[in-house]
Amino acid sequence: MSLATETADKPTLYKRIRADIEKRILTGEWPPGHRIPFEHELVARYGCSRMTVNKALSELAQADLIERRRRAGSFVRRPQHQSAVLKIADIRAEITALGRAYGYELIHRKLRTATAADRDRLGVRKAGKVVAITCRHSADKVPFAIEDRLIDLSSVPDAATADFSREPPGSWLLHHVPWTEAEHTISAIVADDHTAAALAIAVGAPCLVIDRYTWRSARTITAVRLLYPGDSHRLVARFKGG
Amino acid sequence: MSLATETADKPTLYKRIRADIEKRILTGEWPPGHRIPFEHELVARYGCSRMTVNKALSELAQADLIERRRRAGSFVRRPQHQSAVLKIADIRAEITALGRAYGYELIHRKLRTATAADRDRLGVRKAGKVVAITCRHSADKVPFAIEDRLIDLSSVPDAATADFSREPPGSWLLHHVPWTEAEHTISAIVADDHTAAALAIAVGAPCLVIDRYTWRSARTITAVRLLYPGDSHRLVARFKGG
DNA sequence: TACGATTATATGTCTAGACATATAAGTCAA
DNA sequence: TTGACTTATATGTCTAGACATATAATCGTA
Repeated sequence: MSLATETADKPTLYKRIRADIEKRILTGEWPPGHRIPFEHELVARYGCSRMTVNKALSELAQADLIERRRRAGSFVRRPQHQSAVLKIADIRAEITALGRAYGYELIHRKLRTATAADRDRLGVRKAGKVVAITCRHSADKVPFAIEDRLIDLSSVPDAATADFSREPPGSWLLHHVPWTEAEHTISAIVADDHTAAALAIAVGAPCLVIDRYTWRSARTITAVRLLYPGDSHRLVARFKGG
Repeated sequence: MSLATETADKPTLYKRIRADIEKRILTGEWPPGHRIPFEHELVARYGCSRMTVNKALSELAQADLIERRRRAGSFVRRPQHQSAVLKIADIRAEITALGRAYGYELIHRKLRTATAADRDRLGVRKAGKVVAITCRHSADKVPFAIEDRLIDLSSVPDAATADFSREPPGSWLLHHVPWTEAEHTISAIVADDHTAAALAIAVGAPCLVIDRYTWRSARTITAVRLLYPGDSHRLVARFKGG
């Protein structure tokens, strides 16, 4: 006898409740600040138990679409200060996804005690061992990106013996180091002599720069700078309300 | 008599279960691909009902830390192909947050029937009215960014009469148009004569370019290109595992 | 009027069951 | 060996309750 059986219920009930509310928020019918019906009202409307509407509302709260306040009710949240999800694919995956042949070339690899510059770049105080790597990624034999990386061996001792002449350090780290946090800084530069030669572009051509600093629970793992020809590369970020 | 009462239970039970599992994944104790104990095993271990462990596991699945497969079990997921949350602050907020004086200047505003180029840029087929705006944002009187924007009036009719000589179109839209989806493309260029003059930089200097295309439920709202001096501006994206 | 105590209430969490459903694994025949 | 059928099982969803807890609203008092 519940409404659930009356309406088309291909998706599950809690999903339909969530979608219903989401739609009203997205269309602006329920603007930011608007109070969503109480759980017991939704229970009556959908003819289901409270746990079911609770699950729908909890997921909306987790997605930051609504805010739940005890005793007060649930409210539509103001659109989040512009934020976008930037998908930064593994370079190899990115290139093969474009249907192009991936090429990798190790240019330089050195194991050394961290210099002052290295420590600064990694954000560590005490001097330990590091690996410095420079390599080039290419698509169909055309230079695609130059990678300049520093790995902290006190965090990733295995990196000392890893063979980076075949496997890019990014892929290796992805498979050998569990979960991380990272911070990216994106900027633009013009190619100097050295960069231009490495990327096979003209001196003075624009380059997109991504500096990525990676750590796990307050422990530095790696710092990397990626240089892309600015006119050929595109970073795409998508965001969906909230 | 449940274990819940025996151990310190400051947070709630399902949160502790979730945290326990999350910790093992983050430390690498349970590597990607590892099968997490079945729900009924966790029920036995924590001495609670299945709904409680189900809630913990569901949230971990929503956070993409684990993958759940019917009949097979739940498995630790491989670190998500690099993804980062890019916070794109409103330019005014960004500048004032830096403790600098925000300046805004409308350079050009024109209401016109969409040209072929406009339609292409907005991704619409039929020709309607649009507003084209060029403006400049500055920090402490120094040019900070040039904004070149197109607003589709069939989606946002109010924009025809909005006063963009005082308020930047970005802020205006944020407050007048509900929830949106957007796609950003980030690239690098070198400044041509026109850009160099507008940003008060040298011709040939690097610029960071953000193209943002915004819509709501398949309806185009606005397309904007933001040009920043590449050496002074930094886009920061952070990501936390998954 | 302002402040402190009380109460009502919406959400937060949890239980002990139930049936649905996708699918890995085993079974058997061609 | 392969393919079709069956079965066991882990997750997915749902119910009808329960008590906990934060807090908005009310009421009483200084």
